[in-house]
Amino acid sequence: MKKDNLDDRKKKVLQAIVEEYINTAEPVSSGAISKGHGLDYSSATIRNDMAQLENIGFLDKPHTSSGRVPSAKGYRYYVHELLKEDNLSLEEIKYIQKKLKVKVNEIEDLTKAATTTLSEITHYTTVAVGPKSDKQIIEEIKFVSLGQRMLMVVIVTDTGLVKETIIKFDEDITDSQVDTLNNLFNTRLKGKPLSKIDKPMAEYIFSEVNYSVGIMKAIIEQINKIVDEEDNNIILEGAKNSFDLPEFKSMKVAKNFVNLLDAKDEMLQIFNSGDAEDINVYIGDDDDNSNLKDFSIITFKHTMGDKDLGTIGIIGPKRMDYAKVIAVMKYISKKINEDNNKKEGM
Amino acid sequence: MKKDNLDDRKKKVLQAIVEEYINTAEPVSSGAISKGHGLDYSSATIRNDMAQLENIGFLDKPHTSSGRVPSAKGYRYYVHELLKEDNLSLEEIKYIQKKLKVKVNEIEDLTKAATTTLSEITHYTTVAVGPKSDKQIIEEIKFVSLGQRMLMVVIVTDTGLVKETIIKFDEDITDSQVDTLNNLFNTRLKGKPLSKIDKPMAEYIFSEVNYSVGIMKAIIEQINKIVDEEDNNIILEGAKNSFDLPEFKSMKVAKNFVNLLDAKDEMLQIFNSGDAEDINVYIGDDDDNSNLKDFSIITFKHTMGDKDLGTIGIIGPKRMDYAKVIAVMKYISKKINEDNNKKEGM
DNA sequence: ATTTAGCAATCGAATATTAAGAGTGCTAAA
DNA sequence: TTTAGCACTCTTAATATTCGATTGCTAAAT
Repeated sequence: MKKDNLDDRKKKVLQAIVEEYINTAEPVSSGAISKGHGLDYSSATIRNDMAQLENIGFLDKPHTSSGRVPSAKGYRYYVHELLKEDNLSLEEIKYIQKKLKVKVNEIEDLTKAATTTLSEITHYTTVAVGPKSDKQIIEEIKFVSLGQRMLMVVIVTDTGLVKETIIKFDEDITDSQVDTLNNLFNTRLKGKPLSKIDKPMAEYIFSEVNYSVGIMKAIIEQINKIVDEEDNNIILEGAKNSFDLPEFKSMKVAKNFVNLLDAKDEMLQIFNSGDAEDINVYIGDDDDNSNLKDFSIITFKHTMGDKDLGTIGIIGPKRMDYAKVIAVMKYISKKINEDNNKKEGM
Repeated sequence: MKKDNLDDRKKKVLQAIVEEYINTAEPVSSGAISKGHGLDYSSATIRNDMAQLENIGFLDKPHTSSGRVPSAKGYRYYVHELLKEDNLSLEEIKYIQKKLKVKVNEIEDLTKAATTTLSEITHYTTVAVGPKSDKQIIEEIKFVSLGQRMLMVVIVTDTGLVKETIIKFDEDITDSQVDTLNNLFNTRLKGKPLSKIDKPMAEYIFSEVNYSVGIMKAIIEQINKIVDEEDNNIILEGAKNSFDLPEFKSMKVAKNFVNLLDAKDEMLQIFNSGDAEDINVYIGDDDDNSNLKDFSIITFKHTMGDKDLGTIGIIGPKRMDYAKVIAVMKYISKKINEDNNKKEGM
């Protein structure tokens, strides 16, 4: 494609505009970037470049006589081709290290700590979603009786996830029944992905015993609920920070934002689609009509060895401080994965 | 107090103004309520009453030449003295009944269902908080080992609460140690309030055995975390609905709202302070500077017999449809408590 | 004594007018 | 290829003007 052949100065101009706009949230004029940002030309020269950058769709003009604003395409080019890595300050590094030094009992603890820290440092809203249930291998299923008519089911997976739920019955359940449940479910499901615990599988397991319909139904229902919840669980952090951004002065944007946070499906889809081993950047489409159009999302996968432990991400305005966010993410990502692998090696 | 001696017409005028304002969100003029709302006077007469109602602080004037708006004091008088109960429609009753017919395994299930339903019917944001830990009696503490170095603690309370957490150790823990833990904690804590599980108590218990410091510390930490989480747990439902309200056009109000939702302490304080056996209404103070000032909160306690199962409430603009909200709450409250008592009787 | 009609006065909100200024695009010169 | 110069565009802010809703008060009516 022609448009990718930006000459050196045009690249600098685009970069300067994006960075200036990230800082000020105001349209950028030719004069504002004719000096500085590694440029030293007259505003007329810059103007020419800007016109061409607009032609090929990297810039937009809010109105005929005001400065330029990066288009979604412009942001994408900036992120993928022009972004120069930011360095974290020593304080930031110290802070992250401190916050991540949590005692990890469940994988959620670490995820939570990372999410909170990310939000605190960037001041954007952060989100974490767990690994999909088909990526998690069951290590153990344990039925524990809590009194005659109450049972707790605990499922432990290879990702360190421990999920449990309570089941109540209208009739008594005996210790030997509990033992049988433990045997049955473990032999059938250990080593299988979590998503395999579905209704058909449970019915199949129950076909081998003849418990009352009430008991079976209650167990199947609750176990399915675990899997379901696991696939739809989203952790949100620092949503209120976003309301300080200038773009939130527009009620439309604010509303899109709360709608976005509420649209779990849309969110899950984005969060589950990124590459592992990399920072993924989604930039809202200018002429999209979804809730996403005003926002960008940056995510990374959190892994242990080659196991997917879920995705952590950030939601902010398209005018986001990409350099900073990506730098923080890279650092946190590295740190987490280091910790995980140390732990694994023990 | 003099001001409480409103003559009949003034009461009607105040009521009409509040109701009109609830509907329209616009200042109410004398003309708008001179006919209807059980009134039939000239606007001049109403005007006189309005002036007096303003004098005694029940009404405010946004500016000299526009209609009146209820003050916080006016709302309070309206709610406590003038409110006429609303009736639910048959559909609403049917809907609530359907939604509350959930299988309750944990008390949270019912609370969640009630909270969601309340939000769906009123379109306001709803909140639920559990009973404080000092109101919950421990029925059982159970340690369950999940592999050599992982333990799960389950605490069951008289409110139907089942809380659990995972503890990981750096060293092995034996079956007999687990048995001892079970005995020790149960004999010491069964029948005691949940809040009694604090650091001193745990340390006292541990003084009777000599487990490694690592094990003891891990257990104490995690158990305390359960209690702590229980006291700070807030369920939020339908927050995004609020963004459709006209008052949210003001960015200041919107920001106060997200801040309020984030200020868990402030929230918990209000939610934990209401009377049992009643619907409690808090109306934000006009000249308060807290996040609350633009909002009202209506709560009720959710009980089983005389046990407090927590508080469910609604947060909305001061211009809230009190009649509707209170009617729905009363119905849901009655329904829940019926169900609970039926269950208890079984 | 209460209520109401009538009316001047007030003030906000909407609309129009103007002025100022920021920024562009283009042309012609450097 | 770059730049100075300048006319043109369009936004924003400031100012003025109009319009109408609503009030408060007074004097008349009930």
